[in-house]
Amino acid sequence: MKLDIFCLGILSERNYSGYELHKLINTTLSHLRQASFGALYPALTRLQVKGFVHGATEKNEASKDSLGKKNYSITESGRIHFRTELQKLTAAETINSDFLAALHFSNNLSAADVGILIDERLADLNKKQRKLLKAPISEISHGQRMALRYTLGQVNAGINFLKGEGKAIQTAMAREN
Amino acid sequence: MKLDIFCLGILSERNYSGYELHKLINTTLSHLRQASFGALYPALTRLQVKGFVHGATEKNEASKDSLGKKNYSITESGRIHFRTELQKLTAAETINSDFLAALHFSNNLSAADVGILIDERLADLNKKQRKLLKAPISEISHGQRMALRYTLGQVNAGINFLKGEGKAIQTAMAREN
DNA sequence: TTAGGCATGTAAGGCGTTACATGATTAA
DNA sequence: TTAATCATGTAACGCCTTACATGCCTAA
Repeated sequence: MKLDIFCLGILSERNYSGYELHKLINTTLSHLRQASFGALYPALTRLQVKGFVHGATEKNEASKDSLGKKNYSITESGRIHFRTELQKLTAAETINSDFLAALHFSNNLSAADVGILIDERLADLNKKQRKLLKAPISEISHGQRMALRYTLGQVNAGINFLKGEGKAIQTAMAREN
Repeated sequence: MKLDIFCLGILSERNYSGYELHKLINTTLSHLRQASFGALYPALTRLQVKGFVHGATEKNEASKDSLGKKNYSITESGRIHFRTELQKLTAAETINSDFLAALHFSNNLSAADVGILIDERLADLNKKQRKLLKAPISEISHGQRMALRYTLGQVNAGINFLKGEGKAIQTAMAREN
């Protein structure tokens, strides 16, 4: 999902500043996508220019030089646009996994390097698992819970594989080296 | 993994033309990444300019106008470059799932639309599952098998979720609509 | 007083997609 | 002969990252 549309979706629930959006996306919603400031701020500006959001600058008399916090709120045309774009989405996915590609070509890597890679992945998956388990399941919508639990299933499967069958393959790999 | 490096990895095993690479990547290796012609051909040209591959044009006297098939082979400096780049890869992953984003915001969607989305995803996962199960497990390297089986684990987890817990959430969603 | 979090933005460049453009070969 | 597959490439554009640039506020 394009960042513009993603922001619109978040703003359809409540108002945020750019900075707050960045934090929300890269923590609570990091199982859906990430966003850098360099992508986020221009996206919000574009949305405002198109009339999909309204950006209210908190005018501080003290600091007129400073840029000042902007509170973004979605407009009616923004809501309509979001729903239209949402309906265009398909179930298709694009894959680009460094981890899997590195494994695929791991005959060019030492057993130690492969071990580090897998350990890093496991650490990352465990961290994600903890984050997902901490989420307030009862306070979110069915759809949000579904996305979250789907992701948790993926994370669990990854951990189980790397600790089970994956570990066995890794051992076989190291033996033949 | 950048397409340039990915191609180098494939070419480290045997020679391919651009067209053959495209086919290989988008079928056999589609669990790792995809590649369009518009990305692939310029990538191969760059690799050749940098001296990482050698592109041998099959010179047909009959058709000198035609572009002609090019057989790419990796050079020694290409192999070295590939190994160097491979070691730089980390276990980190970037997520951008239309499917999960659509679910997350699905309170803006009709129950029917959500149903279609999930059915499409299930169909896609089943297709992937069949493809992965058909792969010649005994003829590939440990690393390749590991990437393949990891992916299969993810696919299986997706199918199980959507048929089990996911189905239940979906039902609850439709009921409250 | 200084480190870290809050807050916004720009510029250059990377990496990719889609659409376009061309032509050869092969099997129904 | 016509459709599909083989075969290579370019051009415009989209979306993002990294790095840079600035400045405020607050707690140790």
